[in-house]
Amino acid sequence: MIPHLLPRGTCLCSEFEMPQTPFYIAHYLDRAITEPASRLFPDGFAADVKPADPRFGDFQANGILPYARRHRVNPREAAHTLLEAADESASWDPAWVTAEIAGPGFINFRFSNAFLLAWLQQYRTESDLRSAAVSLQAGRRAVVDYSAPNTAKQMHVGHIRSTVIGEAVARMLAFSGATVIRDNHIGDWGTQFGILIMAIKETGADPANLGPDPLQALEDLYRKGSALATADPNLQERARHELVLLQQGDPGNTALWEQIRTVSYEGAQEIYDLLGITFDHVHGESFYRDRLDTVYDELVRHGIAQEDDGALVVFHPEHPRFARQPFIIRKRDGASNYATTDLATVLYRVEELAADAIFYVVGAPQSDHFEQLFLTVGKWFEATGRPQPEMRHLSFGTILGEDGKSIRTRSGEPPQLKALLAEAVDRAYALVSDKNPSLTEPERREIARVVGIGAVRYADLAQNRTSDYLFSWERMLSLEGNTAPYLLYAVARIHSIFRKSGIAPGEQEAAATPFESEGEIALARKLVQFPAALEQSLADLRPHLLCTYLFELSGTFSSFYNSDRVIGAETAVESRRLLLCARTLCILETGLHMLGLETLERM
RNA sequence: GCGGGAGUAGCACAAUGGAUAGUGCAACGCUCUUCUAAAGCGUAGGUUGUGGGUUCGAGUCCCGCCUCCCGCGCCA
Repeated sequence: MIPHLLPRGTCLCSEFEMPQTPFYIAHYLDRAITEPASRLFPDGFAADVKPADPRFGDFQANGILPYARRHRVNPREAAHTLLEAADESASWDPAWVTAEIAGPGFINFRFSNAFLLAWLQQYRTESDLRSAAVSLQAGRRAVVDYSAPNTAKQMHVGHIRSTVIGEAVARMLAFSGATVIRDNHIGDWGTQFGILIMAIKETGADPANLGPDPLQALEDLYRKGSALATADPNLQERARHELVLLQQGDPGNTALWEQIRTVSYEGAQEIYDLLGITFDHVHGESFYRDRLDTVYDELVRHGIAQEDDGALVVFHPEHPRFARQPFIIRKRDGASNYATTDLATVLYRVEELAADAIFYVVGAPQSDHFEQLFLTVGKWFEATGRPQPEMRHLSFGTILGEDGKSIRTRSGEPPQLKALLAEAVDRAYALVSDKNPSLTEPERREIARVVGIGAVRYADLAQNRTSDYLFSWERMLSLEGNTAPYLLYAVARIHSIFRKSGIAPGEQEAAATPFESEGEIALARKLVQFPAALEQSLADLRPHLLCTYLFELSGTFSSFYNSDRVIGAETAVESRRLLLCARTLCILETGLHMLGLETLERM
């Protein structure tokens, strides 16, 4: 339930009746004009309320224009009629929000300074925001499938996007009320094991004793195996056979596979510890192997899959491309592949986890695979009478190096994630030591960790996930522009104000009067846009919209900070400015935490 | 060849079919005896690849063309 604005005439200052302001204000305004509109315009009126350019108002409703066109009426007149009816039914208190018609027929809503203050007095803490936000996705049960490294390989820069975006998406969903199941779907059942097992047997390596960097050793072994297989068709065949043996439960290969898995998990865990990420499931593809026969049987029985050239494949005759481009679910040699395990995984998630939504945070090059997967699941579950989960591929672009090509080290390999994160922390350490040498060594280390890791994560999140992005140390660690250091600096400065004043955030706000200065008003208006930004970001699960909002909020705060002195102002003024600082701090920290960043008290 | 994505200021990027296309770097000015100047303020910078179309309104939707990236039978 969205709480309602006070009806007109209610006393705003009663101690017993705290004024209630809606959290999702756009929803409130939408309903407030949709209700009278449903009487005036019986057929299909959508209010279309969205954040407005601050010059025009706080929110605007654009729905009149398409309506007027459809019904050949004058849009401004229709808007006028609508506003009169809304006014009649006291949809909003004019002391809090005013509406006016502008341009060809926009309805602009503008909040009063009293409203801004009331809103900010109501949503005071991260937990206030959280409890108010949950109405958006309450009851939804969503699996977020992300990170998904392969066993026997170091995580490299290519995994950062899935890991970082997936974590942010999971947090955003959870914040807005969904039950989130974080699932790290590790690639531990594929072709690479055939090659690896073959290589182990050929070279006589001991997977239980791989030296100081066992994961690196495995990766080298894999590379060696690949080279062997490429050079010698017999070994290629041998590798395939080892995989088939493994998938058939051969005890020797299973033991090797267990050892490889253990080494790989431990390696990946280092990264997750560094990023503060915990999964609910780290099942891996292998976990689903006892469901693969169900997949084959049911898809064949319902005529969805067919034999083709020795393999079991699914075609989608209605689709322009997948009518001929197969979805291979069983290879000619009888081995499963990731199409098979992905199908089995959907089955598990729907039957055992009762998921009603599954989000795959995987790179754009795999979009064909997911499109085929979703089509196949649709037919399969339709035929078997299972509930259809919402499935979405949250695809993302490639990370490019400064040369505009897919990022590589000098040796031609993608940079390792561990090394990349370490370099970020080192660079941040150099920066903080330079900018703030008075801090103690341990303080600078801690700041470097938060800023360095945060910079890498934020650089990734701040950009539209669907496009490729250019990796640049200089840019991501800059204190200028839409970067983690800039946002963290804003947070640190607010903490500094409270530290200097000896006041805790949230204290000494009682004397606050409505905002007056340009800086105060701009900041307050920006703060109340937080729910709308969250909602927009959630609509297509695009974290960069939340980033943009937080960056703009930081900028608005910095302007305010430079123009309006907080400490030492006259009591009522100081009080309301402290309130603004406390709320800015709260929303910035809430937002940054939602993106997976830690925040600092000084830097 | 077929299919997908992309092309916005010198550079990196925003912009849910809406109002005068924004932000940050870089450039040029200005502002620290005052809460962190790691900041703020200002100036300049655009035929949104290109040609058509739909619309009251197009960077956004449709069609053609150009350029780049990616995918397309047993890898994940």
